[in-house]
Amino acid sequence: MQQSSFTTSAPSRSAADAPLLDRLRGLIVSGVVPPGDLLGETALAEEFEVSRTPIREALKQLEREGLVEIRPRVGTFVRKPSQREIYELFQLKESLEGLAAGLLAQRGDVPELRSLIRNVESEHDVVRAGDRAAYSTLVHDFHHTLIAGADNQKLSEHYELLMNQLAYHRIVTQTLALPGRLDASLGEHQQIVLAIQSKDPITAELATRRHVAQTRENAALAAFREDGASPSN
Amino acid sequence: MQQSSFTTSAPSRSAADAPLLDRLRGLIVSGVVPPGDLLGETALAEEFEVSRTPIREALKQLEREGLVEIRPRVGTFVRKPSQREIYELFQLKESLEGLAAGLLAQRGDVPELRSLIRNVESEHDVVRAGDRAAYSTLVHDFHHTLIAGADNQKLSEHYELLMNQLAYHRIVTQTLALPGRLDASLGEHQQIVLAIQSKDPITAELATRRHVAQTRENAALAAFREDGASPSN
DNA sequence: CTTACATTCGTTGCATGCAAGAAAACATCA
DNA sequence: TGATGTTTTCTTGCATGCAACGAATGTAAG
Repeated sequence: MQQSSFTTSAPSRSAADAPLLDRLRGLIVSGVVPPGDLLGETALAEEFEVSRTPIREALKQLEREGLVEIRPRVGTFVRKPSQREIYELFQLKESLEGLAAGLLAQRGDVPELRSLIRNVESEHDVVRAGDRAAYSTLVHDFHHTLIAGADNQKLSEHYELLMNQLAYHRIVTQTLALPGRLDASLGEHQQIVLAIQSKDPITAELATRRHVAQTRENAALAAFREDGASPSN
Repeated sequence: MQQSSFTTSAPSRSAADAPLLDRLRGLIVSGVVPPGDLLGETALAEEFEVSRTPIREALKQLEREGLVEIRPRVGTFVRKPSQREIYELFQLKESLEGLAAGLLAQRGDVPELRSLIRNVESEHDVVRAGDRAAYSTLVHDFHHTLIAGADNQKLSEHYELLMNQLAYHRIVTQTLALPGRLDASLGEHQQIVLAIQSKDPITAELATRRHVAQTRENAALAAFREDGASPSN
């Protein structure tokens, strides 16, 4: 419950005029400010060199996004999703990505599909090289491209909301560290792309949902390892 | 682009301490304040007898929910979703309700299932009586119960966000007015409930998705009738 | 009549002040 | 020591003031 100062080095002159909300959200989803920490209006106001008013507005938005908890007259704290919430979010993720894959499979030859193909090729390379960190990045890109390929703005918005809530969890639990998971994940990605290329929406959707379900199960395993000590939360 | 006063009768003493955000949202989703209207901070502050600050915070939230558009230094206006957005929202709706039906079918005999069964029975009665208004209400309950039955809080939240954006559209286009739609809709509901009772998640999901897709197509038809004049938007 | 320009008006954006409440620190007493 | 009441401190919640910007209006020139 401490108050970390999160000043990396300079007086915060990185993304100068980036919307305040995005900068604050970035602090949370990047893990710079970990769950439990207090986000004091006054402190943030000084940090970002604005008054408390715009800070307040941003914090309220973050509350509605599920990233912080505002305890009235007490303070705003970075929130850590419960295991239950994470499970629920993964269920949603499965459904939304399945939808996206199906839609993309119906769209013919679009840039996003080509992007996916290239992405999987890169994944193949880094898996052979055993570079887990690089693969992690590519996985992130893969799923984002898949969503973008659905050509549905509302879907993208809901997906991002969802992934922001899972961000910290993703940072902490290294699901790809489980033995054999790298190769399995790659294979699943290949199946998904193949189905999309074949313009087979049903197979594409099913393959995607299976893949996400796999990820969910592995995440639960990894979380169990990590969390071991702390009860529920 | 006028500024409606939306004072029904008394000086607004209905839901006194209901959270400001909900009251404001209610004005929009209920259609009391139609799209295009200005929501002036000063006017709202007087109407709700608070200062501009909490009004501002609420309006910003509504913007993120897609219900209003804030034009900086100009004003906040009630937003009317484009046809494209409505289409996208229906795609999401289809996916989410399908997910809910599948999850509910896996849950065994829960209160929500019994509620659905009773609901469909009532629907059967009002359809025989030809009471379209009553059926419309029951349809609303049906879909909400279905979502609730999934026992997934996050799903419910996303679903509500989505439906709020469709609320005004739902008011305007009476999709059930199309000939034969009442009976067809009832039949689809019956199929859904039957699949859930049979603990068949796959059939339940598919039946639900078909049903929502039907609704979407009919909504498009109804909207085409209505909208006739105004170009795109 | 049309166009360009200046001015006024309306609206938000943000800073700040003050009060209310919660939590912590402290003192007091048994 | 332990428990209890009190004070102090820290935080937000809301009201308000003022500046800045956009739109609309009025005015004059061509």
